[in-house]
Amino acid sequence: MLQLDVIRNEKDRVVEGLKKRNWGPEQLALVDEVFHLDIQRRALKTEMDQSLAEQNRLSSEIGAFFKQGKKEEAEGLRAQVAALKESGAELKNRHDEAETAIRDLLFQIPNLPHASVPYGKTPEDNEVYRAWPHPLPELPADALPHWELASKYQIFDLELGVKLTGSGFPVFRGKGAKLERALIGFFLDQAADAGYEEIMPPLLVNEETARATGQLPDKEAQMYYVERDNLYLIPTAEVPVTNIYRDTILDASELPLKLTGYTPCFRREAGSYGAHVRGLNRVHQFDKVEIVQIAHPDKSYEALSGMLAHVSSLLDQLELPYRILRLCGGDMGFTSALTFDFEVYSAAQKRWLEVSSVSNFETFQSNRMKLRFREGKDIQLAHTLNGSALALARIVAALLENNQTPDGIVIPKALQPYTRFEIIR
RNA sequence: GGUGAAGUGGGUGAGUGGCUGAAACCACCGGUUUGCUAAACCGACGUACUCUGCAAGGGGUACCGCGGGUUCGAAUCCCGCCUUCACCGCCA
Repeated sequence: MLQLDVIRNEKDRVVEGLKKRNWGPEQLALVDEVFHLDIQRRALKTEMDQSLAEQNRLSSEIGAFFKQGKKEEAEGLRAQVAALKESGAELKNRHDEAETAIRDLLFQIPNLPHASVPYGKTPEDNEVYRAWPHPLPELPADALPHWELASKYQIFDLELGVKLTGSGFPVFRGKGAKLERALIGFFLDQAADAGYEEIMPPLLVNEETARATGQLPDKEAQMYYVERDNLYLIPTAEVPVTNIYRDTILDASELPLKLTGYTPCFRREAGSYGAHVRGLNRVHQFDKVEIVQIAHPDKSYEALSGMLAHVSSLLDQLELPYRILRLCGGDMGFTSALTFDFEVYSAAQKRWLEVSSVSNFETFQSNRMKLRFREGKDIQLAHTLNGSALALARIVAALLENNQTPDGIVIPKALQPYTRFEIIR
């Protein structure tokens, strides 16, 4: 969530930022509300503390009187303390109410977009940050979309997934399963080579963890929920991995912290069905390797570029055509300050598929999770970043479509050591 | 799932009602000494909120797993919860 003191000291900047997210006057009023509640709360805090200080002072006097055997004097002070206690409790109630109200409001305010974020409302307004510099691949007229290739070569089976679970749960088999595992291995090794520490986190997280990275309260419907144990299935490794450092004060010398993790990701994504979500285009369970960085605020955009370069290199090695988009204010996630999406061209469907989203959250997540670092005498919030490197299902979709030949589906060179086969026939 | 024990600062650990934000030791940091390193000695050494000050700083409040309660006063007493450890049961 936004830092309160930014609203306190730079309200205009906050309002400007939220306008970029297309906030109207009604929503912007929330900011004013926080601003005034904050003033109120601090006044109450001062009053409350003065009352408590007086109570403490009287209490120690009472103790002293008791020791001297002056019972009557002590009794007199006791009445005073009782009165103070009552008025103090009232102050505390009002203070706590204001505090809760501020918190509830802050949960509704998204992150401020970075200066470079373009204005805009829909995905059409996203800026093409880096276009594909070559002509897009063109397949013969009889080329098949990946879901047809899947049944032709027995790569994955969605109907079988329906039998076992429900729609949106693919069953990979044979070389399809191996391809999936090969990609995971390849992505993890690449991340390790780039200096990321590998993490295997839990796939279920508690409420606090889900709140810290911003899935709760605003995106509750996105996650599968295990009611009996009050746990959530992770929608991305970002959630458990970033939370490793919740409530932590790091030393500046430890930054940047680079972490990677492979996990299956679970997303309910209730909503549209149809051609756009056929095959692997959108599923409820998919595999993903995530990269996370915890960076010094002065270095976080440098870290972001590094992550863009890393993801680019993966796609280059897989020989897939891709482009990078800079998301506009209207399309950016609630918690992000700047997001780049990677889209791969899926040649049979003739459309771009999002395979990675790389974001800098600045202090938005770290403020929620109290992730800080110490530099000299100073303690401040760290910046958190993450990105997919990469999301598998759609990579597989593009790989199958783009690499289909009359002889079978050709595996890119970089992947062959992992698949241990060169072609799927 | 059952029974028992325990949860104090970065670590070990003292503290059973006021003099304790918390002894001591270790680690870390600053300094003295030193050819270098080590040792020794001295000093500093939690976090959050808040008030005050241009600042350096100073004041107040809260926090000893979490939440409630008793009391003028709680790390210390009472209740609930969580976690960890041990043993038993079950188990990939």
